[in-house]
Amino acid sequence: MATEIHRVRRTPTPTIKTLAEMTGYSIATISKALRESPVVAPATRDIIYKAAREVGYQANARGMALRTGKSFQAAVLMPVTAARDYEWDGVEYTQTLSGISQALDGTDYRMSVHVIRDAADGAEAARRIVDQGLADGLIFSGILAEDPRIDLLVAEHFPFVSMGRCHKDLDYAHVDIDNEWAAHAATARLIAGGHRRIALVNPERRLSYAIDRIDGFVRAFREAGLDAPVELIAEGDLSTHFGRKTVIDFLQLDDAPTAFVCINESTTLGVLSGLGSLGRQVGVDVDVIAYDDINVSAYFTPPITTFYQPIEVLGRTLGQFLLRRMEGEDPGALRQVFRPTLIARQPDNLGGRLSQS
Amino acid sequence: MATEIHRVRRTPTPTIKTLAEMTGYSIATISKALRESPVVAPATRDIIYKAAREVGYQANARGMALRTGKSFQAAVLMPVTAARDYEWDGVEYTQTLSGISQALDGTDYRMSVHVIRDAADGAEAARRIVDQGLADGLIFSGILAEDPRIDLLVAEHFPFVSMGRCHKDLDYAHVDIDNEWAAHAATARLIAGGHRRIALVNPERRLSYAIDRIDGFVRAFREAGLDAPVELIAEGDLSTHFGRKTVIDFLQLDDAPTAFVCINESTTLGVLSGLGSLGRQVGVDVDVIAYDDINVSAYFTPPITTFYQPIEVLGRTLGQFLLRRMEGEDPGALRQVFRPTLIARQPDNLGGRLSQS
DNA sequence: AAGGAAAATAAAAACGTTTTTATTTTGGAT
DNA sequence: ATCCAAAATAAAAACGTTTTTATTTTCCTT
Repeated sequence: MATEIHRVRRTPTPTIKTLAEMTGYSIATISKALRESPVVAPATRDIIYKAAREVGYQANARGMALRTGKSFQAAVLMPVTAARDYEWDGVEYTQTLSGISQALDGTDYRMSVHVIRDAADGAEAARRIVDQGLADGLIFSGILAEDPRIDLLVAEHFPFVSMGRCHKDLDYAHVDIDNEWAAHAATARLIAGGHRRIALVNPERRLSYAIDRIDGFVRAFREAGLDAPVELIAEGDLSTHFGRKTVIDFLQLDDAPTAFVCINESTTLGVLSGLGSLGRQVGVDVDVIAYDDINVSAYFTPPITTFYQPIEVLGRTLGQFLLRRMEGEDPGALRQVFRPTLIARQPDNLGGRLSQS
Repeated sequence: MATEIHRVRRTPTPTIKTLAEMTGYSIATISKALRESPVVAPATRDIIYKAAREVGYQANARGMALRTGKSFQAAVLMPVTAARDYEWDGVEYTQTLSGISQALDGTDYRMSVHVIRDAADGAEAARRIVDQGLADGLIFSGILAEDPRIDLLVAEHFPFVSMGRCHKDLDYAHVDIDNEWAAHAATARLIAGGHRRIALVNPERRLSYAIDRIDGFVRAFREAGLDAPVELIAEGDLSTHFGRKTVIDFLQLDDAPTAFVCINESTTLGVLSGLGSLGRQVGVDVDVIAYDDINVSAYFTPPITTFYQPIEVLGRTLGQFLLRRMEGEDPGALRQVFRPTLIARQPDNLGGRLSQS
C-alpha cells in the first residue's frame, strides 16, 4: 500500500466516501491521489492527504482485495502432527515464520498460516487457498518424493515456493538444504574417526529429504569401501521421544552403534536423554553429530558437533522468492540449495578411543 | 461456510454467474441455495448443488469479505525479537498456533499471523488490523503491565483474547497462567528443601507476568519468615543464552545461589549448559526448577522438576474464547487462569545435602 | 374462475476500492 | 476570440457475494 496515513482520533471507520464529502472531490480522484497516481494535480493531492490524515483514513483491505483480485496474503502451510509426546513439533517453524515475515516487511503482503496435520490435509489446504482466493502465494515444506501440492500449483500456475524438492522433474521455485551432502559429510567424518557402526536417525522415507539423507549416508560408506549398516537407519516422526527410543533400542543390539547422525535438534536431545538414562557419555561411549536449524546444540551438555544452517535465513529466502514469483518472475531463477556449516565441538572418535582410518 | 462442494476438474475459476448461466436461476437464488436458506425450494437447491459440484464452485473469499464485512480471519500477534543468539525465540509459539488452529478447525475462520518485534510494533499491528479490516478478531500475548493494545481494542469494542493479564482493571477476555502461584510454589518447595539462596530467572519487569512471578517469589520467603534475596532476581530476554549467562554470573558470587527457578525451557537449557561448563551437577551442587510449555524438561539430563501447563491447551482455549467473543459473547464470561501441574523429578534439597526446614 | 396468502424467485442494492471511459478544465498557439 | 491538445477530474463500471426489496408463481379457499 503506497499510503500509510498516520492515525488520528475518529468515530466511524472512514471510507473514501467520507473523504469525498470532506473535500468535494470524486471518489475516483481520491483513490488515485492516495495511490500517488501522476494524473492527479499536486495541490489536489495535498488537500486529499490532509483530509485523510485528519480522520485517520485507512484503505479497507476487503474492498481492495475484491477489486484488485489480490488478497495481499502470503500463505504458509505449517505442519503439526497429532503425535503424542511430540513436544518439539515444528519448533523451527517459529524461526521460519520469522524469516518469511522479515522478507515481507515493508511490502504490501501479510502472512497467513494454515496449520496442516498430514499430507492429505496439506493438499486440501493448497486446493482451498487457490480456489477461494485466500492468498496470492504459498510456501510449504515437508516435501514428499511425489508431492501433490507441487503438482497442483504448477498446473494452476499459482505462485509458490517450496522448502525442499520433490523427486519429479518439474520447474518450480524452491529453497532447500543439500541434505545428501550433509548426511554424507557427517557420516564420512565419523568413518574417518574410526566408526563403522553408525546409526542414522532419519525421517520417514516418503519425505524427499529422508531419501536424500540415506543416499548421503550410503555414499560415505561406499566411498570408504565399506558396507553401509542399513539396519541402523531409523525412520520416525522426528520427535525427542523418537530420538530417545532409537538410542535405547539400538544400544541393546549385540553389534550396537558407536555413533549417531541425527536429523534435528529434537532427536538429538532425545538421543542425549537416552544416553543419560543408560549411563553412557557423549564423546566417551558414543559420538553424536546433530543438524541444527536454530543452533541449540551449543547448549547441550556436552556441546554437540553439528551442521548448522539458520532456518531464519531459509525463511527469508523463501519470502523473497515468493514475492518475486508473485511479481511474475520465472521459477527457474528462484532456486537455492544451501549447504549447512560444520560446527565441530567433539572429535568424532570417542576422544581417541577409536583408531582413525 | 455452509457449503464445501467437492472439487472436480474445471477451467476458469467459476463464480455464481457461472452457475446462473448453467442453471437459469438468478445469482440471488443461487447464493441463498448454497447458504442453505429455507426460502429456496429443495428441488431448486439440488439443481444448484449439482451444478456447483460439476464445476467445483467455491465461494470467493474476497467477495464474501466485502459484502459481509467479515474477513473470517483470526489474527495472532506472534512476538519475535531481534536479539542475537535468541535461538529458542518463541519456541512455544508453534504449539500455541497449533492449539488456536485446532479451535478454529471446522469453523469458518482461518488464522493469520502477524510477526511483531516489540511493544510499539504490536500496538501498531493491532491498530492496522482494526483499521483495515484485516481480521475479525485478535489474539496476543506478552502482556505489559500497561498494555496499549488492550486499551485500544477495549475502546474499539474489537473482539480479542489476550494470553495474560495487564494490571489495569478492564473487562476483557483472557487466558492466563497463575504465574504468582507457580513462582510461589516453586520457591516454597526449594525453601522447604532447605535452600535460602534461590535465584529467579525472570522476564523483564515491564511484562505483567514478570511482576507476578516476583510477587510469588517474595511471598514464599515472607511466609517462611525469611528475607527474599532480591539481588538474585535476574531479568532478561528469556533466551538460552540469558539463562547460561545468569548461572555463570551468579555462581561467581561469594554468596552464590544453590537453586534456580526458571521461567521457561529455554532459560533452563541455558542454566544446564552453564552448569555443565562450570562442572557443576544438578541435584548435587545446584537444584533447578523449570516451567514447561512443551514438557521438554523430561528430556534434559538429568530430567528436571517442572511446573507444566501444555501451551497447546492454552492455545485451544484462546481460540475457543475468540470464536465466542466474535459471536458477541460478553468478555466477562471468557476468562480462565490455569495452574500448571508440578512434575517432580528431583528432590529439591541437593539430594539430601541440605537440611530440610 | 376469482381472490388471497404463502412460497419461491428475480431485481436491485449494497459492501469499498480501483480502473476504465467520459467529460471538463486549463494552457498554449494562432 | 477560437481551436486544439494535454491535464485534471468525474462518471461509470467492475470485482463476487450477500441481503433487501420487488415481483411472480403456487396453492388453497370460496
